[in-house]
Amino acid sequence: MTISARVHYAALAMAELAARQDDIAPVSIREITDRHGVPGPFLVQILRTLRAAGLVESIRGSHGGYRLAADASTLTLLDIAEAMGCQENGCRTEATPTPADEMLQEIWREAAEASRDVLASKRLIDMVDQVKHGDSSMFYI
Amino acid sequence: MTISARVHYAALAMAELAARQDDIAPVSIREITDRHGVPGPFLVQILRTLRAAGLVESIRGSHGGYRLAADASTLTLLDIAEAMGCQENGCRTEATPTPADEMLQEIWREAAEASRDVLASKRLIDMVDQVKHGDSSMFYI
DNA sequence: TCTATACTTGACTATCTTGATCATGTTAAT
DNA sequence: ATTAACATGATCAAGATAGTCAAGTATAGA
Repeated sequence: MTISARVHYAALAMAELAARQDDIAPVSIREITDRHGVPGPFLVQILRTLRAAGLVESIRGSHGGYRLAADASTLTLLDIAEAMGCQENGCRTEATPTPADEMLQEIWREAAEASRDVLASKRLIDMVDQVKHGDSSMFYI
Repeated sequence: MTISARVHYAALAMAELAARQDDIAPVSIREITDRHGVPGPFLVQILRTLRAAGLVESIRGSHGGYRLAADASTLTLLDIAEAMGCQENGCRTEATPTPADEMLQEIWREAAEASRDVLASKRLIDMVDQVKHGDSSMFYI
């Protein structure tokens, strides 16, 4: 579970979409780049990935934009991280692993699982609530 | 806590040294590469790093080799991972983080901490015992 | 002292991943 | 028709990762 800028940006974008889940109009890329400092063309790529993973849906044309594909109460940071292709960081499996190799692999797996558990416990909706209550200027400038 | 091949190899080498902690003769690079499939010149580089971190000491000259610098009961996988420069995978801090940024950073930190805790709980000596009892042919061909 | 063994050091290379950017095409509202 | 906005594919620079190479230094033993 390596957290790259990609994942961080993806989480920000998803949080923004979650905060405006009940709006009629979808959220445009421009709006997201304005509020969070995500580079525009890069965000396009990220949203494409999220869309391919089925986490968001896009509305094309004028007044188009993005919208969550599922309810924010069912989505977690783990879903986002996995959608962005975060790989389990057990290192490459060898052709003929020794017992010591296998024991270590098991430990790396266990460590990765611990991270995953943390991310799986963070629901998108809770994050949005937390930020909104801490500072409501967050999502609406 | 991204686990690279470097860290995996480092852990194998440290386990080998731990298993032979009470031997009179130090362990040579050649012996480690023979037993585990670590590429020789690469292992040199890894041991250099472990030495710089103070985890092993080297004996030069004929019949030279490497030896643990501390007791295997005090060393954990976390010590090894950190010695090999595993970086905390909270992604780069931004100049002016928003509240949402900060909340996410805190979560990434929490996830990384969970991995660290797992690695910190794995003592080198326990790993050696485990492998030895499971299959004693491990460390001595 | 000579020699073989083994560590020391520093430089070097290929490949992959990450973090982007750009140009061009397509869709839909007005 | 025009315009706002997404869609797609190509491209690119920088850094990390995995691994190699060559030349030097130290020590044991004959």
